[in-house]
Amino acid sequence: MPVTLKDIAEKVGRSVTTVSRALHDYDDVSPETKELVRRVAAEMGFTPNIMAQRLQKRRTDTIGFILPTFGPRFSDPFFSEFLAGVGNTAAKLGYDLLVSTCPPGEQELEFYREKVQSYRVDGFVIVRTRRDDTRIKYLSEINFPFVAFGRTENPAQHPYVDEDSELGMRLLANHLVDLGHQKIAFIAAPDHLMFTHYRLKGFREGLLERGILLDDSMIGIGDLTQRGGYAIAMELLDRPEPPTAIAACNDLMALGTISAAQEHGLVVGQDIAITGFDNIPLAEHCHPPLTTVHQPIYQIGEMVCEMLIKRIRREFVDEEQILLNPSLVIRQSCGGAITRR
Amino acid sequence: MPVTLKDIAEKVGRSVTTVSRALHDYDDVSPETKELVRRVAAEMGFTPNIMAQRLQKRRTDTIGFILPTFGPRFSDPFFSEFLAGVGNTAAKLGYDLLVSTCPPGEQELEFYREKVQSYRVDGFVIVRTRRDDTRIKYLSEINFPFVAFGRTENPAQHPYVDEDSELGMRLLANHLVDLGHQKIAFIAAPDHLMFTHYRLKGFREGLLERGILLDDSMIGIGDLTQRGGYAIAMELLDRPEPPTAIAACNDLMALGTISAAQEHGLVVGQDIAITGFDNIPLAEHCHPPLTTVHQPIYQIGEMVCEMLIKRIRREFVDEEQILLNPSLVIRQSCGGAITRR
DNA sequence: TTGAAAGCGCTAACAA
DNA sequence: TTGTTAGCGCTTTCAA
Repeated sequence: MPVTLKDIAEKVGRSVTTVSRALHDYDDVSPETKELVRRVAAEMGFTPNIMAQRLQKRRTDTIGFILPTFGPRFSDPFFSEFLAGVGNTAAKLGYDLLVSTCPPGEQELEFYREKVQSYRVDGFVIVRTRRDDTRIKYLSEINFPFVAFGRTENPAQHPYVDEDSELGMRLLANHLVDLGHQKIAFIAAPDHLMFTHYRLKGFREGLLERGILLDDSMIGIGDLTQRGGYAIAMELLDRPEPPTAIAACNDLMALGTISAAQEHGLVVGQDIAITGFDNIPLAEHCHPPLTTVHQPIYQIGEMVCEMLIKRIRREFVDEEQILLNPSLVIRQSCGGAITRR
Repeated sequence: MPVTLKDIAEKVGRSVTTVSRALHDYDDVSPETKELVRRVAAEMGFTPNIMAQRLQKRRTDTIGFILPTFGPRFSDPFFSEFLAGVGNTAAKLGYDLLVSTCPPGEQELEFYREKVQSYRVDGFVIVRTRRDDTRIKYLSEINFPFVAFGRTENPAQHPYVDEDSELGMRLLANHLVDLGHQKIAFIAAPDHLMFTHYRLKGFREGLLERGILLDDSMIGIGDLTQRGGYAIAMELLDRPEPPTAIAACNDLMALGTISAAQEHGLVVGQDIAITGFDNIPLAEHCHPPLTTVHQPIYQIGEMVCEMLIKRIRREFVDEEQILLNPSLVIRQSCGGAITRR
C-alpha cells in the first residue's frame, strides 16, 4: 500500500494541493506547513508516483537506447562501456535509461516509432551511424530529440559527438609506411557504417600521402567481431604474397588477426604489424599489446547523453557537433621498423 | 499533437469507453463498431499513451536491471551478452527494460528502494550475487518480484538461475591433475561474490579428489579484469617455484594470465597450462584458445527474464531454482599431458 | 496562505 | 451493445 499525497493530506489536515506545493518548495506555503508536511511525508515513507507525474507533465524523463545488435552472441565491449557512460550521466541528471535491442533492418524503424508515439522516451541516443541512416532521417523529420555517436551523410544537420577517425587512420597509415611496410592490408567492415567508411578513407589517404596505393584486393570486409577478423586475416595470410602489415578497423577484429598471424607461425610485431582501432581495455593486455587509436568511449557516452538531455530540456547547447581528435597508441603489435622480409 | 481515445471517439461518434473496448477487442462491442474504430484509429495514427495506461493499471510493464559496475572502464563482455538475452526476452514479452548502473556499496540499496517505491519497475533482474546479498534480502523482505542470476547464502529461498560452477571447477581441477600438474595456482576474486566462492570451493575439492591440497599461498585474489589477472599471474610466475598450471575464475583474468605467461617467455599449453571460466567469445579466439567452462550467458539471460515476468504476472513457474550443468571446453591453453618441468 | 476543481489519457464497474 | 461515472496520483490554474 503505497503512500500518496492524499494520505499525507489527510494526516496533516491540509489539501492535496498544499501538500504537493509544500513538497515542491513553492513559496506560497507557510514555513510551518512546509515543515510539517515534509516531516510527515518522510515518516510515512512517501515517494511520488512517477507514472502520475509523467502523465501529468507529459514527459517521461527517460531516454531510449536501442542497441543495434546482431545475433545472440553479442558482446562487443564497446557497447558496455558506452552504455555505462550514458547510464551514469542519465542517472546523474535524473533520467531513466530505457534499453532495448533490435537488429538493423526493416522493423528497426518500427521500434523507434512505437517508442516515440507511445510516449515511452523523451529522446534517443543513436550509435553506429550509417551513411544513409533511416533512424536519423526519421527522428529529424518528426523533430524528436536525439544525439548520435557518429556522423552520417544525410544532408540535414544533426547533433553528434564523434571522433575524427579518418584522421586517426591517416596517422596510423603514415606510421605503418614509416616503419617500412609496403604490402599493407586493411580489414574493413560493411561500408554503409559511417565509421568504417571514414576509417577506410583515412587509411587510404594516409598511405597515399606516403606514395602508396591501397590495393583493393588487400581490403577485406569483416563483421567487426574477433572471429570475423580471424577469418579474413587467415585468408590474407594464405596468399602467395601476404601483407606485412594488417590494419583492422576495430580492435576486436585486430585481436582475431593476431590469432591468425600467430597460427601462421608469425611473431606479431616482428614478422608482421597489426593495428586496431578503439583502444578497448583488451587492447592493452593482449599479447603483444595492440597498436591502436584511442577512442574515449565512456566519455563520449557521457557527452552524448548530456547533450541529449540539454536538447530535451531546450537548454542552450554551445556545440552541437563535436569532433574529437584521435590519438595514436603505439604498442608492440606493430613493432619497430622492419627490414624487408 | 498526439491522437487520443477522445479524438477517435469524437470522430466516430462513440464514447471513449467504447473506443477503448473496441481497440482491446472486447466481445461486447459490435463488429461494425470495432471495424470502424480500428480503421479510424489506424488512419489517425493512434498509439495509446503508455503512461496513462500504467497509471491506471498500476503496473509499469518494465523490468529493472541495475548493473553493479566498478569504475568507468567497464567492459565485461559478460554483461553485454547477458543484457542482450534479458533485453530481447523482455521485448518479446512486451516489457521495457530499465537499465542503470550503480557500484555495489552503501547507496546501492537506495537505488533499488527508489525504483521500487516510485513505481518505476515491476521487478528486478539481479546479477553477481553475493554470499550475503542485501539486494536480495531487501527485495525478499518487501516481497518485490526479482530473479537472480546466481545463488546466495541468505537463508530465505529465492528464485534463481545459476550454473553449477562448483562442479565445473571440480572437473577442471581433475583435468589439470590428470594432465600431470602438481603445482597449481588459482586466481580467485573477492570471496563475497557467490560465484567465486563456488568456483574456488569446487577447485579445491577437485584437486583434493586427486589427492592434491590447494596451497593457500597459491591463491591470488583478482578483480575479474584482464589487467587484474595479469598482475596476479606476474607475481605468481616471478616466484622461485612458479606453478605449472594456473586456473583463473573467469576468462578475462585467464586472458591476462596468458599475457603474463607469454611475457615470461612461456609457451602456453606447453610450458604452462591456463584455464578460465565462462567461455566468452574471446576465449575461442585468443592465442592459444582458452580451456574453460561454458556458461550459456545469453540463454541464462533469457531464462531469468522469462521467469521474472512469469512471477510478475503471477503465472505458474514450474521450476524456481534452476541449476544448469556446466560443460568443459578443452582447448589448447592447457595443452596435453605434461612431463615434469 | 490555502483549497476546490479541472484535467493529463486511460480502464472498469455499473447502468441503461 | 453502448454510455455514464468514477478514479489511478499528480500538477496547476483560479478563486477564496
